[in-house]
Amino acid sequence: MSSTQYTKKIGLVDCNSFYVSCERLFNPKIKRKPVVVLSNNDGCIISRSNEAKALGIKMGEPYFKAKDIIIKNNVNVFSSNYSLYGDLSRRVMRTLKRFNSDIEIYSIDEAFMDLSNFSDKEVEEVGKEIRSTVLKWTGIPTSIGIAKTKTLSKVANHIAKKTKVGVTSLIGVENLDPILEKVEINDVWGVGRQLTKFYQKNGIYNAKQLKNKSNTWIKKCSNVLSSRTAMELRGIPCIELEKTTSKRKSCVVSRSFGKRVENFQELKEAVASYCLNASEKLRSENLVAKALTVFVRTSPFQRSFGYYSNSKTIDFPVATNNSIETVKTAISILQDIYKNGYRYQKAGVMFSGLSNEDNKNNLFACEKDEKINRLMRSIDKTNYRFGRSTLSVASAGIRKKWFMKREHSSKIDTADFYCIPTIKAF
DNA sequence: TCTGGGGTCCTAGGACCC
DNA sequence: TCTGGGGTCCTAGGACCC
Repeated sequence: MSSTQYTKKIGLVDCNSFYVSCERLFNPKIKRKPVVVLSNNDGCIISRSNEAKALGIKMGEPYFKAKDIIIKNNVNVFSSNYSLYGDLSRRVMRTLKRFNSDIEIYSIDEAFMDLSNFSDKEVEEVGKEIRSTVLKWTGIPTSIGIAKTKTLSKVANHIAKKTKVGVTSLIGVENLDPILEKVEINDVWGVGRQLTKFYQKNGIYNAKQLKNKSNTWIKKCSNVLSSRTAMELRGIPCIELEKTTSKRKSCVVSRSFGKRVENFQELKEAVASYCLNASEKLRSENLVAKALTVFVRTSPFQRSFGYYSNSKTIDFPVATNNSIETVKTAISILQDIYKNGYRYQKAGVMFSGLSNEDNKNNLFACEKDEKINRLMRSIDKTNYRFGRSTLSVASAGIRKKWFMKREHSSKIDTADFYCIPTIKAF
């Protein structure tokens, strides 16, 4: 069998410690140093450099709990800067598309690629080329795993992360059992905390054991998703590559507050501005929403002050993305669910039942709607040019005492002229 | 004092109908 | 008066992902 083989191949490209890598790009001093990036509100650690991992700092750990290690070891700390990460992500994805336009952007730092059009023999080399091109063009280091199914490409990627070349192909490997045996069950894609507990109770501790379990048992005792995972471990593709970006089905904006909020007025400001934010998102994607949910809650970690969490959904008479209407509705919901005497920690809004703005079937459309639409568009344009909340509604407040904490921001903005690095001649 | 945000999908259970 | 079965649709909540 020397003929060239073209079996189905899926590549998973994953950026290494993505947020940390983004910060390093603009700050070479922190290369090879321990670095962490914090979540919104400087709450948790959500990205770690290898050096930080080696210190025992855990993913998702609350910042204040890791502070001792961080200070003792001079770990560099950054608040998250999502516009920077989003921008660099787009650059990485654009680069990947040069190799194959059939990619599925799976998250901000990950993409699946259909590599079936490369032969089995050459695919690993292609992976290396992709990796070095992304590194050269964007400065972001990646790991690439290649295999017959998405789930196996995740496994391959896992292995690639630990190698120096950063590329691992499982294509052409006859027996995967020795490899799968070393993959702990909780590291399998699609197996979370609950399933791990369940599998372990049934004597399944690694990917090989899951692979060898009968489908009927898995389907009966768990669900179809789990049986798909097992099939994929056997090399049978069950989870398709989603090449076309499908329209989203919901849109959420929620934040924890920088300080606990107690009075209605401040809560109202927060909800109004989240609602403005989300409405703008809808308009930018030409979507309208059928329903709006507002939720508030106190901290689940500090129940000594009493715990309260509530939400309510209201349907719009006609699907909309008009900020004036959505904010009015949001505030009326908030009035319903707000309870005096609690220290609120978080609030949010969610739009659901989204559909395309153009085919909104509105028998009652009239000139007034047209006017409002035009007004919204010009608000969006102004805010795009001069910064968010240049134009806003009064209920969103001006001072925003509740606004989130960001004490370690690198303040890098790839769209900001003043952030361009200066080169000094000696 | 301090514990993220934004998604998707599945399932169980209730309401309703014939 | 009591007794069925089966179908659809919706919703809330849970599990998972990054």
